[in-house]
Amino acid sequence: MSLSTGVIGRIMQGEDVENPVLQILAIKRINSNVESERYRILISDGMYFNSYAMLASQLNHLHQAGDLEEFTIVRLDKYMTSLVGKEGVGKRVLIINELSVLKSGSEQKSKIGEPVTYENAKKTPAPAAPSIPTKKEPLFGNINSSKNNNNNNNNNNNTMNSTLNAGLTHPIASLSPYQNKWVIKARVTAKTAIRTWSNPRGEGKLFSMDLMDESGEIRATAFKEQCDKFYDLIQVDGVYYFSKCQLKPANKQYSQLKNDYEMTFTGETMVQMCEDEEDSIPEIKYDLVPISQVSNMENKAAVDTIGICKEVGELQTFTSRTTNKEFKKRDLTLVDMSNSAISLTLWGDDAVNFDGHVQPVILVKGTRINEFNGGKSLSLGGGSIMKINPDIPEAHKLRGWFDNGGGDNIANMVSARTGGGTFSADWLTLKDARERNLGSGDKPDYFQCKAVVHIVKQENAFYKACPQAECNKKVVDEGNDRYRCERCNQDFPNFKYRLLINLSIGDWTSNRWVTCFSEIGEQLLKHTAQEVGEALENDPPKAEQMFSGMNFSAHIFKLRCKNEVYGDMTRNKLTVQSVSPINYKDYNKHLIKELQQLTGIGSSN
DNA sequence: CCCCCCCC
Repeated sequence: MSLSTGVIGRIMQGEDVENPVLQILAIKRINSNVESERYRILISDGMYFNSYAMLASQLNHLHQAGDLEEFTIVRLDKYMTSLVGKEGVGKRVLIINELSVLKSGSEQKSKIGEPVTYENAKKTPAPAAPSIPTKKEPLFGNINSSKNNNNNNNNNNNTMNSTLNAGLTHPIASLSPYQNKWVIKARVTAKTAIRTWSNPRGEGKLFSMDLMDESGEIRATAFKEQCDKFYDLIQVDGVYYFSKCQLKPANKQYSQLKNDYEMTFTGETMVQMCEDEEDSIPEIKYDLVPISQVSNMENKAAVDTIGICKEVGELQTFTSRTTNKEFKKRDLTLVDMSNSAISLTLWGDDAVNFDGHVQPVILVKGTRINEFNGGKSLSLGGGSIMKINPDIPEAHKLRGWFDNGGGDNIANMVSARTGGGTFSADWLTLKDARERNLGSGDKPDYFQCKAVVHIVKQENAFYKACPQAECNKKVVDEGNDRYRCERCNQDFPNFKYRLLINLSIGDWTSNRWVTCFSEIGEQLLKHTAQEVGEALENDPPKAEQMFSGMNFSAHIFKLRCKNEVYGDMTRNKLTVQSVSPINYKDYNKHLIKELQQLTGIGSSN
């Protein structure tokens, strides 16, 4: 009995071939959903095979009756091809509606010819070597070269290799805890750093990754031994075969991936790099939103966007008040051609390693919106992806726009002004700030200015504060080496020093007394609050040295301005939100802009 | 088995 050699290539390009005779090489149920039982067939014409053939459900009984075994020869009496998946990344599937069995598999007993995937046939007219992986290097996980397999591993290898040889991988969307014999072929879209944990239930380490194929996405986590074993091997953007992971319901609270399940690597988990057919797994898809549009999106929504990192904030370290854990973060300001700016927060290593002074293009996927003071900002949380200077057309367009001055006059601030962090407050002179009655409204005003430190008061420059990490309340010195915190309602044998420094700063227009707290004080004095407090109490010459060291130093001050009422007195109070070294490029840009406004010379409009 | 991302 002969097959209709070569017809699969024609059928899959849309040609209507009448009654092709084909051979079934494998049949597999593609989901475990009781309501919708579907079978996927690996079917061959002796020259090409198609691993994306589906049995229409009205024919399921044929398989249940055992009529569609391996090697069965069938005639397709009615079939259709259909594009499944989203536009752009669709895959053509052969759906078999009616068929006749010409020869049973048990009678036929063997595969006819050495078929290759029809997708390859399109690229190379002459049939090439099979593109379905057989045994390829590099192999890792439990799939080793056949020579050093032990018996235990053979079973696993057989599952993976037979599936791969048959060209049958499972769509991610079909995975569930009720079925564990599967192999998926997926692109790694994100990988976390290795994280350790320690809690009453134990300790360990882990990393997790996001996997994607045409059908969907899923998160996978590797703990302890698996973490060590796979961390270096799994690379972002790579395509791999995965099998033998444990599926469990996903905790939607912690993941925005569209899957009801997530998976955990086990001792049997296998991962194999896929070097062929990578094209069949879609690239990561970004639903890029202009920054201006984020204003209209809901709090906590996930956002993909791209912008130029116009400003970079300092690395900040803080201790969470709720968990007492230490965090590192860095705020960036992204701008784009919607003439808008938004603040993006990076965490952990992303924050530590970020180099923003070159103003790179930043592409993010799955960042969370945080609402504050009516503004919106983005946070790169777990499950988010960031790409720096990605090689995509949008990035090049932005680069060109920005390098030609596109970001100089950003009109729309999507994030609230905080004065702290990176957010660019307006430039004002100290004189302007007073004359414009800044701080007289309900909310504080923020501005930045270039100023020099004139006088620093050493008196009352520190206080003794509650030693609890999350509390900075002044303690009551009970005189018996005990310190009481009223807020924590607790006695302590110790305290910590906090700074509260008054200093006079001046620019070319005026000078003002401003207040700064510990973090800023430590930065200006170049010593910790502890060192400063001890020096002030016990070593006045050393304190004098520290304090005089900051005299006449120039900085960019970001200031918070607010009227405060003391008794019947209203005072306009300035608090330092941040100090940073003068970035002359930025500062000159500001000066040139001022000059243009004053003179009307050199302004393009 | 993690799962924390504060504050303003």
